[in-house]
Amino acid sequence: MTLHLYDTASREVSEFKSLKPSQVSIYVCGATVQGPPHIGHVRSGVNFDILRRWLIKSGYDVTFIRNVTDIDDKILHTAKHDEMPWWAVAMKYERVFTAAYAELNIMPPTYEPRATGHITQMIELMQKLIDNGAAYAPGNGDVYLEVRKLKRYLTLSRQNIDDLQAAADADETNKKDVRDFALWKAAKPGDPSWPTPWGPGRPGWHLECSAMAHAYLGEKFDIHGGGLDLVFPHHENEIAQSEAAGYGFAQRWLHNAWVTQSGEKMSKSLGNSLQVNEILKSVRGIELRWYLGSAHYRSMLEYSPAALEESATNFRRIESFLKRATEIIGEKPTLQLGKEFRDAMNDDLAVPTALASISENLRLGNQAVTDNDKAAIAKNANEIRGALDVLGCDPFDPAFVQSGSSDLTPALDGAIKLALAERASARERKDFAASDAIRDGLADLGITIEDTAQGPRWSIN
RNA sequence: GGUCGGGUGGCCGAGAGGCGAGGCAAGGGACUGCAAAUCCCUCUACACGGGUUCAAAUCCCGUCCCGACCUCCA
Repeated sequence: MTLHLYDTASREVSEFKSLKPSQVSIYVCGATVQGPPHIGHVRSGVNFDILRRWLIKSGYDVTFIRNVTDIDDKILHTAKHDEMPWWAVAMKYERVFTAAYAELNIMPPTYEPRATGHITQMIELMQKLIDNGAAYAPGNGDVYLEVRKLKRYLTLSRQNIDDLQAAADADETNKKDVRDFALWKAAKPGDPSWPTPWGPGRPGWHLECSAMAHAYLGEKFDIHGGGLDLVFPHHENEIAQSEAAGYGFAQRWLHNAWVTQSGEKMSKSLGNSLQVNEILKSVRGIELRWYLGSAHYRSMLEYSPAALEESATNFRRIESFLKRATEIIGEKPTLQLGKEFRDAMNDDLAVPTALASISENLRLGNQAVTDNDKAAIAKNANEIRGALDVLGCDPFDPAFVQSGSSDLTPALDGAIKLALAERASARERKDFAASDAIRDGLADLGITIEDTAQGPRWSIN
């Protein structure tokens, strides 16, 4: 089976064919850096990171662009409130986002352009749109796209333009039509601005993505991604601008669904308990990633602490098997993939189905450990590690290796082995009170002992 | 008002005309001195009412409920 992906525009899953052989270009709308990320933001990051890793694994050379929107109303509002320069606010939260992405092992984009670094490209695009009659500058410093002149509009969301509700704050005096949207916004006193032929101002939201996608990926590219809420207006308007400029733009649209809480979309009003930093106090980054990646990217993921904990438990079982297999085989598993896993991933990234294949590998692998069948242990461990690698959850990935512990491990191992030797001799003379005291003592220190066919092994909780 | 998703076992979550996804929890069993870990077994669900069909969780009609978007949200 070849890779098939959903396309929001056609509402169908279809075979993926890249524009250029063995190369894929992807543009994903990144964050507006106005505050720290919650787990919904990073779910989008994880979903598209899995897509990227799967494309790479499938042999593609992937160019992955994710922008940073570093100028917008909310950033300006926060700047005013916190008495900081707007650019300091943007940089502060951009760094928090970058750190969160890193904690979750989300690969850095090939290029990560900032909106304010591409004003030149935006002005060029606006000039083009004005020259060909698609956009107009009413003279007050604003620039609008004239949506009634478009050959086609609202093809992603399949809405009728006359059914749209006009914005509550629509400034009808400058727009030819209330549905026209701003490419550029005239400067307001005290706000940052950049000079243009139509007056000083700042970018409208939609313009930046069209300009940056064009700058880094050219007139047409393979995949455009983002959150479901961006379909309208953001992506519709990107399409409108880009097609009006004569660009082919995105060949396929992918949108990830929400993390919800109590059935509702996560938002700032629900508080900050779901910020990535808060969640990472209770689980590791690799476990949060496993949880966020485990649901299908187009399905809502209903968050609850219990669901997160359950998912983490499941991951630890898998991780524990891999470590044990490594001890028995004497080397780390290699990266292999089973057919069922491949087929699931090729079917529009059916991660939940792919996870079922990992569970089967785990069961067979554990059986093999009982039977001491090293070939079967290796096969299943290899396939599990290969699958985890695609999902960005390989426990052997240096991104997840915790610093500080490695230096002490040999010394600790030696000390625990001494205690285990005492326990073994106590057990031999049937002095179970003594042997259990050793085990309980270690348990109090957070060290769990398991008796296996290959002898006792220890792990830190 | 318009557009679009959903409702699946105790819980989480796939599937989309026939063949019990998977996980977590729970109960039973095997192994163990006892545990832990592991394996085996059990728990046969698809909002409601009609319809189509040899066959419906899946398709159609209707109803109820939940949610998203409708001009700067991942």
